[in-house]
Amino acid sequence: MNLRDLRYMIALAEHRHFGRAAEACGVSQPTLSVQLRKLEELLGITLFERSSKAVAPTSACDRLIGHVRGAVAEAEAILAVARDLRDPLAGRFRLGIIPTLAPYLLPLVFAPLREALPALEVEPWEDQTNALVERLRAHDLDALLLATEVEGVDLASRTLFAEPFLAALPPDHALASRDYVVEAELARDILVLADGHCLRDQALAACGHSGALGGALRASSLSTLLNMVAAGYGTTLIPGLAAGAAQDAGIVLRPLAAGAGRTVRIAWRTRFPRAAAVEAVGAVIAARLRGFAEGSAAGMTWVSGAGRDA
Amino acid sequence: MNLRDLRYMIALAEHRHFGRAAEACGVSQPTLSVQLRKLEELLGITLFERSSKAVAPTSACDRLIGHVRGAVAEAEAILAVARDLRDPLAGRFRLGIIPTLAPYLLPLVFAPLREALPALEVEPWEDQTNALVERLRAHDLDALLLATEVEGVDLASRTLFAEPFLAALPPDHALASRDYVVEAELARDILVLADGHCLRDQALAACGHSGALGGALRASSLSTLLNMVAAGYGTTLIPGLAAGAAQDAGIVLRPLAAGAGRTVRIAWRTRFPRAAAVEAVGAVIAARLRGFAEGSAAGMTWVSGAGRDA
DNA sequence: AAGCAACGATAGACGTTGCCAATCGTCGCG
DNA sequence: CGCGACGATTGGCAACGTCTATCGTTGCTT
Repeated sequence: MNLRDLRYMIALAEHRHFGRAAEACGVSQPTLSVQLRKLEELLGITLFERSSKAVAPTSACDRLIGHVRGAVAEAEAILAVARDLRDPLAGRFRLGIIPTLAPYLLPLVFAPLREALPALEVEPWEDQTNALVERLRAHDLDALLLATEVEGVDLASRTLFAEPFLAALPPDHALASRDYVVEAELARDILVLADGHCLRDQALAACGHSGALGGALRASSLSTLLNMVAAGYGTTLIPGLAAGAAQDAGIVLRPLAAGAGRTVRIAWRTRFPRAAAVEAVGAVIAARLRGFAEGSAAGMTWVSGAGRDA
Repeated sequence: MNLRDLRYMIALAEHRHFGRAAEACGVSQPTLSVQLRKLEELLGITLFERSSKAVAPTSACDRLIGHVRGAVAEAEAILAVARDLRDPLAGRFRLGIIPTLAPYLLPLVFAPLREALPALEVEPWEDQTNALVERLRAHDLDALLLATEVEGVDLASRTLFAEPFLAALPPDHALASRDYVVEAELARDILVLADGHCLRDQALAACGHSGALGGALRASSLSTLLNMVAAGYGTTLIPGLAAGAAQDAGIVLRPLAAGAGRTVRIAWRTRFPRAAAVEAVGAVIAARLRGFAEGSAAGMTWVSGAGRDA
């Protein structure tokens, strides 16, 4: 059975005239005649009672026409929906973001994304790197914002911006009076996030820490970490975009001497068909962060500017 | 777009494997591969993300698959309904019957019809001959039970049985003492039905009446006519099948000398596709009436038997 | 009564489509 | 590095849909 034949059937039921129905379908009268006879043979029933005077649908035709219209309507719907889905810059876009980035980056880029890609419904999903990569591979997410490289030929990524780390100190800390802090100086009393956060490993690596922290507390979120530093429990490294939140918590921030930092990138499946959407989202984020990146080697731009010029 | 391609799409969405999906569809893997690519090109969107490891439906595919399943389901429904409609001896059968026949014939044939044609839903429609023929030509009815011939090459008919007329007399009427009544003797005080009833013309013709009845009353139904005769207003001719009702009304019935009567036939459109149903209905009715027809020339069978042996 | 017009059915030719078997290219694994 | 699994590609073939031209029937008109 063919959708075309069903359209012929509908046309004939409406026009009750082979010639005019054929014209409405854009085919010749013999074509419609032959195809309709085939359909009747396939179904094993007579759909139309032909006479020299008029063509009339049989009761069987009346019983079937509803389903026939339904099938054709669904086919039309498929085409219509497909037309809407054709734009890769439209529709849902599930974007995974790591927890140390999401609360500080999203407020910055939400408005620009809405403006540049109004048809794209960006749905953020916050989780740690490993979980995000897993969900990306499982097609549960369309792209990720990470601070690490991705592994495997099935995944690809593009750098969006470089984000320097800053030393986060209690106001009364010995290092708080310095203009710059050497990364290794933080190793003694550094506080870090729980396992699984990429920022934990990167912070430890930046300050040359062995990784064996003994009984040191591991914060479950950057927000917790900041409050602990503010309370004088120790120091930490925070990503530049969190500078605003840190300052609000009453923490002293200082640039790092060696310019330690991380690279934020957008990652996606190599075969993902909506590469254009990934590219567009990445471009918007990179453009939004370009101002922050200038002169960021020194880190001062981030300390004074991040989260303040929106 | 083709229903076949939509089935391929569903299979691939379910199996997530070209080879197995193709096997499920009964085609080779290249066939499914090519057809699916064509479908994607037609829709302008990628439906499946292929990798060496796995095949995954895209979000666009997820959005479309509902409509796709809907279209295929409607197609299946068409086939299923058509299968039920294939039997010409099943389904609605709209049967027009004239008012002087319906009340007396239907009770006789309803049970036999249900028994012989259990799947046929016979829907009686009572009206006068002209209206019935009009509705038959308009495809509002499937067949008619008439007492007249039908005209036109578009219609055909078959004789079912011969039905004699009987003289209906008030018990105290002068003719009531006779064994037989000569038709012409009724002309003097005959009562007839209203215009449009074929029985009216046939009764008048049988007794040689001119047709100009002056102020004579014209009954709107045979039942009314019988009550009028019973009340002594005059005489009439009734069809044999109404004998039971007439006797119940206290009317004296007498056979007619010349054996006047009418022929009941079933009529249908020449091109009507369910000729088998017409034939079957006609056969059941003819068989049921066969007993009544024997020896009906004299008319006595009908007087004593009609409506009594059911 | 004969010719004509309208209509659906039929026939033959042609281009397209769907299909299969065979093969290729890629990727992952031992 | 070879092998196996998998999807993509190719070439040939048969079936299908479509066209133009024509036929047969029917109803109307002259």
